[in-house]
Amino acid sequence: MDSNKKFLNGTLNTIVLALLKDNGRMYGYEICQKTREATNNQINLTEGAIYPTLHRLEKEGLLFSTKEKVNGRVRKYYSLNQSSISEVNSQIDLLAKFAGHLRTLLKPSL
Amino acid sequence: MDSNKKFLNGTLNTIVLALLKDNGRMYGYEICQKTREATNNQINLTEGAIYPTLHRLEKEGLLFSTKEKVNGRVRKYYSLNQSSISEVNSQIDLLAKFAGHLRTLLKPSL
DNA sequence: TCACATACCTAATTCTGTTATGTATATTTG
DNA sequence: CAAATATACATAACAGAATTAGGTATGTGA
Repeated sequence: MDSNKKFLNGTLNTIVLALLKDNGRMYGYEICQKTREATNNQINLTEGAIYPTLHRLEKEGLLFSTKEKVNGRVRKYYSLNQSSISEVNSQIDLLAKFAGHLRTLLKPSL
Repeated sequence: MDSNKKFLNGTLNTIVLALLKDNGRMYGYEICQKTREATNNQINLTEGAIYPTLHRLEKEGLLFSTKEKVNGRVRKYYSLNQSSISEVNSQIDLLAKFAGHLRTLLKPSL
């Protein structure tokens, strides 16, 4: 129920990049919600983690943001910079490989 | 080559527990070597990470250690405490599930 | 009106891995 | 044989990232 927590460390960056690659355009709050839904609340992204991460990635030049008013509230949408697609892909591959190794180490019987 | 690094964070505890569950009895240096071999150097456990982790897990009561002299050098072997098997299993399951979710998030196409 | 959902943000703290050392013995190699 | 390398333990300073806990503001439903 309270689930992973500590596991998230280090992987959050790449999770965010992967989601944006896949969905084109998302805002912070949405990323938290979608991730919870997609993982049955087992990966519980918190806002305290997501916003600093988005800011960091934007600062690093991997993302750009645009503000938009929707239903009276401001949303800040993030997208991948075209120029960083290959960088993003390699990060995703790296983490995917890591996840594979993890599985091997945890369940060597499989 | 230099690989993951940051990904390791948070997962090291559980990796160690899983290896010990599987191999019964290992010493720190061995855990580093075996993990590198098993993952083609892609998960590069360092001694600066492994020893504090082993000490921590022993302190928490999940492990116990015995020293043994082999070929003139002292080795410190670690094993799981019987009493903590169920705890260890649930941690491993949790991380395995996390790895699964990670895969889903990263490669939604699969 | 009050609670809750939406939507953003940041600061203090904690945790844990990296990097860099240090000690010591055994083995390999030039 | 001396020097380098591998084995095997350990700790300390530092850095980075998530947790926890707070804050602001608007819209909606009871």
